Amino acid sequence: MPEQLKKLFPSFSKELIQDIIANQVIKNFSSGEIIMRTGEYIKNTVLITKGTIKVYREDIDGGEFFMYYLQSGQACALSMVCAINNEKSQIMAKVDEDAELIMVPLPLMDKWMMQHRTWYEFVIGSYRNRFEEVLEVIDSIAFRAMDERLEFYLKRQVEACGCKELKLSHQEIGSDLNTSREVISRLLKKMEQRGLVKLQRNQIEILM
Amino acid sequence: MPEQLKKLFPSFSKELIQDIIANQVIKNFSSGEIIMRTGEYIKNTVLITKGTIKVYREDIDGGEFFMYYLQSGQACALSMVCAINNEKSQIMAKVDEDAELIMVPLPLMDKWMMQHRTWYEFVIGSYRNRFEEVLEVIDSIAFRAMDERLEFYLKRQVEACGCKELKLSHQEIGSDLNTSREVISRLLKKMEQRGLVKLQRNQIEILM
DNA sequence: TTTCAAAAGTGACAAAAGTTACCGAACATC
DNA sequence: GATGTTCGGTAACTTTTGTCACTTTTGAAA
Repeated sequence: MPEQLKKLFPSFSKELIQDIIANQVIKNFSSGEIIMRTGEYIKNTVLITKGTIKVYREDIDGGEFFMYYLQSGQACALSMVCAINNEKSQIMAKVDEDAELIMVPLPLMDKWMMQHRTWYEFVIGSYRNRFEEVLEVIDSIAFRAMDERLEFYLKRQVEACGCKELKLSHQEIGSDLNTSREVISRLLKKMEQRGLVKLQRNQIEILM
Repeated sequence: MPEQLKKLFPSFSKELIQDIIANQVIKNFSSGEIIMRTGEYIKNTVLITKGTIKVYREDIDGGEFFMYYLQSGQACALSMVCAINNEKSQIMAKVDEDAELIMVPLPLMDKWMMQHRTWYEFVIGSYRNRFEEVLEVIDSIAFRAMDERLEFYLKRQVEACGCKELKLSHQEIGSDLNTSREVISRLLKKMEQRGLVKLQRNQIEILM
């Protein structure tokens, strides 16, 4: 167990890992489950040890907008900072691939900031990385048209799953980008004609 | 000076304020000046003591997208977190109303995180607030059409300047929202017809 | 094999946003 | 007061995106 944690979170000190193991609560979730809803109180900081999680921003009238993936070795940045003031979640998090999470209770998370330099650096680093990722998302929607946004989206999916065959329906992509299936179909067809992708049912092969 | 700081940053402890005063470098900027460019190295954490600053995300091909205001009593969240790892700036910051800034050198900023609980809480709080503001910006561009985005933009301007007469040209609004002047003129006219604003040259009176 | 549902293709149209081009009003300054 | 500049108004048009309606394809289950 300590070796496993050390592998996933190589920057953590021995003492921090011991503290985590002594206090951890591990939870398992399977694909499709929602682990955090918009407006819910955050009671834990979440470390991901297995699987992938998709993080969304939700609209009042039902829209979902995909922001970023969380993967093993990462943490939910928002849960770390909101945690301190007992804030409500501003995001919705859905399990993509079956996931295993370490739940760190708030007061501990706060205490460790002062006790463990490596935890402090991890938290600050997570926050910065996430902020930067969100800024890139802003770029894509503020400066780019739907065709480029789709390309950006597909590239991130490839990065996240580590493979070039994406198991995604046009409908799913449409809701992630907050547009309609028809628009995605149209744009994907054009991309296929340009030789950038190969389309099959429920699968998109990325040739870029 | 200590009283002034105490007023602007009421949460800061006496010791922290003393530390700030002992180490501060104050800089003044006038309207229109750019205090930070995209890609520049961040060497200081910035506290705002006077004036207002507009923070932008920049596009490769020259576009600017307005994200949020920084005002007296606030700090540049990104400069605080990027600072630690000697990162490049991801944003561009332009002075709106003449500003006075306290520049805190990086190493100090980092040291204070451990020494001063009130500094630690201020930094984390700034970061959370800014993240939440950016999420709202994402909402507006991901879920809303230009007319609603314009309303959202105007409301934030009113909040920032504290008055209902905005000194803004249509051109300026257009570039802040990364659209054209014509589109803004068109939408503002419609808003005027609905009785939401009153238009004059270089001024928009908000009636909402 | 038949049946059904989900996924994808597509044409036609509507609405929103971007572009071009030109005009006139307001303001500064010489 | 003449002149030039910035700002704003607006019509006409194009492109992009969203929507509707309907069909075909594909895979899974009965």
